[in-house]
Amino acid sequence: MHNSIQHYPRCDGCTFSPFCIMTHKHRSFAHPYPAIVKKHRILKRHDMLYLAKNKFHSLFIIQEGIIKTYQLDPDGKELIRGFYFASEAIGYEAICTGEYLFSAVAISDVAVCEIPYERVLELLHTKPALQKRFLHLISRQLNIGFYLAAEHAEQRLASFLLDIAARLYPLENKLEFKLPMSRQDIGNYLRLTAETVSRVFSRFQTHQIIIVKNKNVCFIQLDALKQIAEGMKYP
Amino acid sequence: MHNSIQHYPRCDGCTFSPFCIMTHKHRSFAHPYPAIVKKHRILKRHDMLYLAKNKFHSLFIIQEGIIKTYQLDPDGKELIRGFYFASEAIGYEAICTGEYLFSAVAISDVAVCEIPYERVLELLHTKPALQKRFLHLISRQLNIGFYLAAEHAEQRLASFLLDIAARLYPLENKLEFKLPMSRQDIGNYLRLTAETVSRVFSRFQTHQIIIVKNKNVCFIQLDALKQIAEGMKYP
DNA sequence: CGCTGGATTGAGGCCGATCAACTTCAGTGG
DNA sequence: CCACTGAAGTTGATCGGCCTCAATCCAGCG
Repeated sequence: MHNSIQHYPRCDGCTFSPFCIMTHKHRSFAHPYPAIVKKHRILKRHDMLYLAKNKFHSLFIIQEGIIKTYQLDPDGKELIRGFYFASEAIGYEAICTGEYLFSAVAISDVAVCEIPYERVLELLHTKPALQKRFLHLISRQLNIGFYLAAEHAEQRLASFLLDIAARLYPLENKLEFKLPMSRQDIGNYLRLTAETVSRVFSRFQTHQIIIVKNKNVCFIQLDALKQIAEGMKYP
Repeated sequence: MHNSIQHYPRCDGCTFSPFCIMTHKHRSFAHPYPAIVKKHRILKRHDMLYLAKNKFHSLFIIQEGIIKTYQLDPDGKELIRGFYFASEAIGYEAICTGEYLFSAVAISDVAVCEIPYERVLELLHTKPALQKRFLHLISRQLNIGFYLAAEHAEQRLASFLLDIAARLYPLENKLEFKLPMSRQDIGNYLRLTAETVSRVFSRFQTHQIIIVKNKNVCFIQLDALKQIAEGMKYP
């Protein structure tokens, strides 16, 4: 199965790697810190990571795959609060209320690390460097999705595509990638209907700014896309 | 001047009060912690607290008055990112990037405490309880303004009014209060025009849900307002 | 092959933006 | 006290972008 999870993924970039039980396993010498990562979990597409109103106990780091968080509005419509990619962390919003505010579900096969919040707290005040990185991680969440406020559908979708591409491949600057979510999910995130998302895709393609074929996207005029995201009108 | 700042405001609720130089001054005995609050600043209406792209060095706690943060879109239109009231903290979003992302300006006379971030970090890992409260404060920021995503102007404005009322008077449940910002500011925050804000106010008043007289607002049917905020249609 | 859910495309309607006229308010100076 | 002035707020008419509803197309799959 081309989508299957690697059970020993690279964890080099992870803030918590030095404290991870998986890292410990692969070391021959005794490790100075106790492990704080409780366990690794494997989710299949559509499996829930947690439910809104569940008691908050852990943060999660995504090793591989994609998670979406959402809530249901009174009409039963799904409001997507965020997409989370490999290497990103999820669950911060629950720190202040003590319960998860949204539901989190896998939209591909996923591997996550669970990190009990109490143990994070214990650890933080003994390791200043870790504390600093942790605060960076939370602060970053404050800036994700700022473009949802943009006025026009074109702006929001252009920003979304640039955002997704950058987060799917944090190191490379890829111009071609596969959208991991449906038009409906994109619409629910950007507060647009699936029809509008589809129409804007078509319009971008007509103007030769991108090529869209099913879930495959290719940036043709990257600069034009960036200008649209910034609020410029069409040439 | 009825709007003038008290120079020795109550600081009881402040997370950093035990470490505050003002608190120190008013104690006759030696204090066990070094002061981390650099200085108190007084701003007049329209004074800037900081500018977007300024180097990040401090967080600010608002003692009195109201701050708005905003950025300018390419057309020069002001996008308001948030309003901040007494007892709230501001500047977190800059932790991850190292520079302030927005500009912050006083929309009334304001008194703030400046807290150098480096000293916060030093302090946090020696005081676990403070660390916990600090993380709560940041996490809370993740949830502020979620209602901006609401579909209809009525929903957004109803939610906004409830939000404002609760934050202006954190302890009491006041049904009557004075809006501290203009219709234009409300619109720039909710992504509506000032005209639409005005029209929705009128509509609410016609339906006897609130009474609006200039900047004075009085909730008549609080439940109806809450239902509108939740996305219910008019009766 | 047909089935099924997602994606696309079209026609029509509604909400909020725009533009403009008018009113009200706050501040100033005579 | 009033007159003046500029900013803020209200109200109306029109326009345009996105939603709704519906039909069709397409990919993946047994």
